[in-house]
Amino acid sequence: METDLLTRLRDRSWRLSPQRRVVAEVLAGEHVHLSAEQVHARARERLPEISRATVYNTLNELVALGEVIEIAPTGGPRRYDPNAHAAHDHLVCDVCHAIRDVPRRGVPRPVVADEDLAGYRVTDVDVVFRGVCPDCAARP
Amino acid sequence: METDLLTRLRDRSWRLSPQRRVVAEVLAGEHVHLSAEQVHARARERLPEISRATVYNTLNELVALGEVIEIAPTGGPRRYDPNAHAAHDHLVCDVCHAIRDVPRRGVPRPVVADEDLAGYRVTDVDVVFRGVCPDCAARP
DNA sequence: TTCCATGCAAAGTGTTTGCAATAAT
DNA sequence: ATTATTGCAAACACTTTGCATGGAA
Repeated sequence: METDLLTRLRDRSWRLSPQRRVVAEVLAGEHVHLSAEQVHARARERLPEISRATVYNTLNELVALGEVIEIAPTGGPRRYDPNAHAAHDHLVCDVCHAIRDVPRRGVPRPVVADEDLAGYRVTDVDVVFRGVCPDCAARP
Repeated sequence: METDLLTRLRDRSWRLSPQRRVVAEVLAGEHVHLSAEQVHARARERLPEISRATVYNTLNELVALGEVIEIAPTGGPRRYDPNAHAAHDHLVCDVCHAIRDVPRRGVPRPVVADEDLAGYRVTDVDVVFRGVCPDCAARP
């Protein structure tokens, strides 16, 4: 079992204010890919006085810590994914922009041929499967 | 040889105003991944009165036509890639955000296992290799 | 005429920042 | 006492939109 976001943060002795804890709690779970605004809205339900700036600051810190992944969709705001420690890809609905995590099974990662590297050193590969989710397929 | 952007557009009988032609010309080439602002700046060198709005409108039309690909980096403005007809991946520098095209050689595309599809119908796969470009590796 | 593309400026999103007040060490 | 975090509002970066003008079909 994976340790969850909040546990990981405590283990890193990250100073845990009420605001930060609430942001971390809002992000916990599977297939969670909220925008900053959505995080703010949900955090407010638990802690009405939390500010937008603090949400943005906190999200940026979590990303810097490597505990949350930032996703930049083609349109719309950035999304935040707490599933930072299990390598996975994303399934994105082109219609409603829903996002699902896809585990990386044994499938080999794509690789760049040496002749195409142009001197780059590659540290990571992002894979996004784009398509249509079942809900959007159902109502055309 | 690939037909270039401008030729493809003429073939589609896209109404070609001076503004649109200049935008298309600015985008022509290999490894071109300009932001809207950069397109505007370069278009202005040839056609000083072209407006930002027209550049944005034109870019959006080209994307809608499928003649240009839109790239959303994690930070910074969207980038526009005229290489829409040869399937390719991207090599992105995490430091300076330079982008290079990587041809898809015989390597198989990643696939989603049926059990992970969750009802999605997948139409496309985007692969981004993230890392550090030679220039940024040289000056740390 | 009728329609569409353009320029301009304003408005709209989404995100960051400066700063004083507050809380933690 | 010192340092870090917060809230607020303003600034900022990027993109879209409304509308009057002008050119093309």
